[in-house]
Amino acid sequence: MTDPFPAICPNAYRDTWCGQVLGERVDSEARVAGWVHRRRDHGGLIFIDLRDRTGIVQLVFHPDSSGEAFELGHKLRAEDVLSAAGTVVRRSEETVNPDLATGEFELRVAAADLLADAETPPFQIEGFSGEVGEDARLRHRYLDLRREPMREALELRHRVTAAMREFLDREGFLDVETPVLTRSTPEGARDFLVPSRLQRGSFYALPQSPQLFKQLLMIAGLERYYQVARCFRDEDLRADRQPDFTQLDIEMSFVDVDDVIDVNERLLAHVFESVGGPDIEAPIHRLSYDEAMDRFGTDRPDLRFDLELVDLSGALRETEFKVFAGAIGSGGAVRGLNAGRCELPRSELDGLISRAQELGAKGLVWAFREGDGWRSPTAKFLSERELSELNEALGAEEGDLLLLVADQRRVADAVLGQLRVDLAERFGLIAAGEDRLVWIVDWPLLEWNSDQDRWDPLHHPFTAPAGEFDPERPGEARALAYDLVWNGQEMGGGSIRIHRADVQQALFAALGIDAEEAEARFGFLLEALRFGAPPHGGIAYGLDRIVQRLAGADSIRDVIAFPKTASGADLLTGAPAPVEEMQLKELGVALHRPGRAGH
RNA sequence: GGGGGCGUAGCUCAGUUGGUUAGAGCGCCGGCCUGUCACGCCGGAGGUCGCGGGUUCGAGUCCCGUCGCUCCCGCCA
Repeated sequence: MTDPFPAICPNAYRDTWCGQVLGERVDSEARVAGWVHRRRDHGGLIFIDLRDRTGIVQLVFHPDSSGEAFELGHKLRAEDVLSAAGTVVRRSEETVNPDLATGEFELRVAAADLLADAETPPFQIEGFSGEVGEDARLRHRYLDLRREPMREALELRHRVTAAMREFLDREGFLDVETPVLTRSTPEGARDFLVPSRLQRGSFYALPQSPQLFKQLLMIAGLERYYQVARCFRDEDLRADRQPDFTQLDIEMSFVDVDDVIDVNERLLAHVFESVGGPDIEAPIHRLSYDEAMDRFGTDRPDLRFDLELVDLSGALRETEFKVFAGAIGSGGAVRGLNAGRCELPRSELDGLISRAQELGAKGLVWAFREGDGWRSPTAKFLSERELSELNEALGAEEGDLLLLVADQRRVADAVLGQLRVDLAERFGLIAAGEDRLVWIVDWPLLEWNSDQDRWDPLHHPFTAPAGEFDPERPGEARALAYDLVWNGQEMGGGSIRIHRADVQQALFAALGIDAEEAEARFGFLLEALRFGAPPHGGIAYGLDRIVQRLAGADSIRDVIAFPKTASGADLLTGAPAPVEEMQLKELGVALHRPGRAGH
């Protein structure tokens, strides 16, 4: 825990923290420094709330005891920077402010020094109803960060990383920095590129993660590595995605899946205990990928509520309803969800259909159980026997809302998996303060990419297969991979890595990367693997997301000191910004100006 | 790349069916005020209704375009 009152190094500015003016200091002299939080000027008596990182203290300017400072007191304005010296006094009983930590005391000012005056802030730092727009906050982030909730978020973030470092240090992990200017490995996300001046026409890439470097550190024999690493991905932003973000990156040698999970459960328990997160009941529940998909339609299920998915293809195997028969006949499935007893107006049902279509479904069948059948536009296309079997399969009781999607299995799963979450929020099924963590394990190693007509890794191409990899049956291979999912949000993921060059080469081949291309792109890794690589594996956490969740914030922007907007702009500095022609010339980069192509 | 929401004073917002001089709270400025603590009272200043175009006798309001912020889909191995 961060000491709220670190040693202050007394000097001409101050010898006491604002939040610290407490009982034992009564009748003694104190000097504080900070920002004018609020002023209450009564003419003949002036109260100033002075704020520093530790809190607020009331200064009293009195015409008899404050001397020249009394005149200064009249001139003080919000956010002026002030150093004030005087006597700590206990307030009379009727003037105590119970809402203020220092509210039983105040500083009777004898002398004060205006260190800097402040322009009127563009928004009030604190103490008015209503939320300031985020763009105004970001444009003047240094003012926004003066607000208590923001300061607390950054303090929490610090405590989280401090607890992580404390645990990992104790367990023998070495903090090693890896390069930020590195090599593009064009798999996965789009890279941020940095042109090289010394080698014109060549580019560095900013790392999407330190993945290959941490593997090289294991090959180097470092055994246990961690890093609080900045990572970069040039993709569109979301409430939980920034183009530069922070991972807690961990790697260990001579370990299997259970070893990595064990150390991580102890890490999480330590961090949560240190900062006041949820209690970790080790072992954290594990779900196989297949079971997660079957029951929740997603590889990151939110386990705080039920609403499990059901496969209805069996009940509909002989149906004559074309929508269902067509999906089943072409290798797809009919999947369903019992949303429970509820009354939804037609407009909301239509909204569910739109949402399903947005998520990729061709349509959505809704129904309310009524007697042995359904009240639904679709009921007339289904036989009595089918309706009864569907009700049975869905566990439907009178009045329950049933949602069905017929499509390729992965589409139906994705749609219902998301509707499940939407409905839980809509119906308030998530108990406040509840937390559910789960490891998703036994992942497929590869998935078929029908657009590109090839196999893609589900995690990354360095993930170790469980057992021998059979190139003849790539779709059946399982991965030694694990994701940590917290309330439906992916918080981290990792795997045991391939540590043999021949296996790595076989995997590249299965991914359609031939030996020549593999050598060109990953030759340094293959070569390193040939020099004796220990079995190794690790994990990476999304630090911003973890802190967001612990802070109860709506967006990771609220736990990042200087975040970017949804269009990737930094409103404070104005990045990204045009650069001088000269800079581009030095880099050998030609700027393509839209509309002037060819000139 | 696509869809939704928002854009009016420094901040948060209201603004009716298109109708006279665009409002409120907070903040700001001036005055008064010796126990306040979101101090109080009196007075005042402050507007390119995001920007551009259009419809109309008349546009904050309707239409088209555009920019910004935001949420979602795609994307994010």
